[in-house]
Amino acid sequence: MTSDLPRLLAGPAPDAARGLLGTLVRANGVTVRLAESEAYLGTGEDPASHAHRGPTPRTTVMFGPPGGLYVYFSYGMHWCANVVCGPEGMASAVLLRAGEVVEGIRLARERRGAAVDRDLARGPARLAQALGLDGTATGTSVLDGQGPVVVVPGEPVEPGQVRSGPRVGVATAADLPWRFWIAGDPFVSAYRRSARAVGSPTVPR
DNA sequence: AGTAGGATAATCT
DNA sequence: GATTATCCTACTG
Repeated sequence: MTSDLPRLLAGPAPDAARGLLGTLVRANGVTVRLAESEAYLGTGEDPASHAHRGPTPRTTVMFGPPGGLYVYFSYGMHWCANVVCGPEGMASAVLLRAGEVVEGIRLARERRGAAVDRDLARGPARLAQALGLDGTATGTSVLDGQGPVVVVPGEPVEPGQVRSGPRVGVATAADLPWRFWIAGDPFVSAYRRSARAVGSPTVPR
């Protein structure tokens, strides 16, 4: 169950991604109930993973112990937050994609500027911004209570309510069903697949 | 409601 | 020099 977070994060990324749904991610005065996540595996296992070609200065944290934060800068203006999982030495992580702000909503509104509440953390860069996260959080742990981010169990999600499918926006390995979300949850993001997705028909199905 | 294009910089080839 | 795990705005119907 989600009550044993260290054990969950030490396991395979897809399991961790699913298990993190419904948990509460608290950082810098804002708490988000996670509604959507994606799993990224390691070297040689997942072409869409930053760690696919082995460790680099940016991705060394992905090879570290589970529970570590990997926050990367993307598209020249956005930060996206991942929680490292799997055994130390193997790279894998869970991208925190979307959720509902359940605490500190005023602070989240200030950080996000003009946006309806539904969109405060609906998308990975929005979520990171709502939580006030940037690269300085990289390398801290969500398990030891020392870093800016703490993950605590929330109301459990019915296993039957969890859906999975292709990850959003990835340019390769667009068919692997490593995106997880809570069925019917309005705080799940609704973005399209990468325009550059290869190896798949342009229209799924 | 849905689509399209631009902004903008670290990282890797 | 190409690419990118995105978001926002503006446009069309």
